[in-house]
Amino acid sequence: MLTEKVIALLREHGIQPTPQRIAVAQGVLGDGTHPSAQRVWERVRRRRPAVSRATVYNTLNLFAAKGLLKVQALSEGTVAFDPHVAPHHHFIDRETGAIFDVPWDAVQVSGQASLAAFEVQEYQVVMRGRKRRRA
Amino acid sequence: MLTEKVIALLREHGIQPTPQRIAVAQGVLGDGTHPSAQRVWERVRRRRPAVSRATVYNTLNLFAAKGLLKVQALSEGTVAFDPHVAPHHHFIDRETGAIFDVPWDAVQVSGQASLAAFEVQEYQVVMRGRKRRRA
DNA sequence: TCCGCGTTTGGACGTAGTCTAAACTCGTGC
DNA sequence: GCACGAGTTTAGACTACGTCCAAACGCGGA
Ligand SMILES: [Mn+2]
Ligand SMILES: [Mn+2]
Ligand SMILES: [Zn+2]
Ligand SMILES: [Zn+2]
Repeated sequence: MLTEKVIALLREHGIQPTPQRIAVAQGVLGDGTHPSAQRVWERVRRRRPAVSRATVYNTLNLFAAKGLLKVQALSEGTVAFDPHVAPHHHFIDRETGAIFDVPWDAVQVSGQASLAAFEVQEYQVVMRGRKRRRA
Repeated sequence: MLTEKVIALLREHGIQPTPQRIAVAQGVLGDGTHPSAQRVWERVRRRRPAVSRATVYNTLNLFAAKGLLKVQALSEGTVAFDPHVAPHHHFIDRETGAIFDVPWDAVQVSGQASLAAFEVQEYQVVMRGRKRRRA
């Protein structure tokens, strides 16, 4: 993503643009693979080797708090950062652990609104299985 | 759960019953709160203070491998052990982090079978929101 | 009773993530 | 332009969760 665009996007979300934050944004916002903080750090360091681990964690959490990212707790041991913040579902490949987006309209859910004990504010279907190799 | 019953259950699942494993079983199998390993350890220690942390982890993982428990990755930072191994859905209270079971039939899902790219072997609906205080 | 193998144990280790305090930087006001 | 202060970044310490290891243990079968 173009640096000027990133700066505008950060400002729109009330985030002061710094070189580090711009680098993190460019490293994570286009990434549909639901990367971990570690993975984002590795990518950011390629361009700006001085960026610290703490800054990457701080920045990812800030982005999540400001609505630029959504934190997904789908696998054990690590947190996935998801630049796709609109509601959608997820499919997880059992063999590889890879997380894939499933469009909101691809799956229909009903009944969640009529649960007596719970006020459901958000929901998603989490699927696990095997990704088909493309033909 | 009665000790004799627990021993029989472990044998049925191909697990050699030991005092430690019996204690872990009694600590986790009746617990519907999706406890962490740490929490199970604390409960087990009350009755048998000599049981080590390693044994609790080993045993919980063994139980999961043998189908007595299911591992649920629903919250950040920790793994939930679920003695309810039949398919069901989950509701997570945003404030407290508490995880509640939602019966399989309370929610309906459709469309997951017709995803071209994925062979869905298992799925559940994960809901987040606020638990209603009972009237 | 003795033996051997499966189990248990404490502690070391690995890893994900947070915290801290000092240094730095950037925007603002003079 | 310059000084200032709030906000940001940094390295490294620290915490928490989980696994690994090698030695000790103990149960079940000969
Ligand atoms: Mn946004
Ligand atoms: Mn079973
Ligand atoms: Zn996603
Ligand atoms: Zn459950």
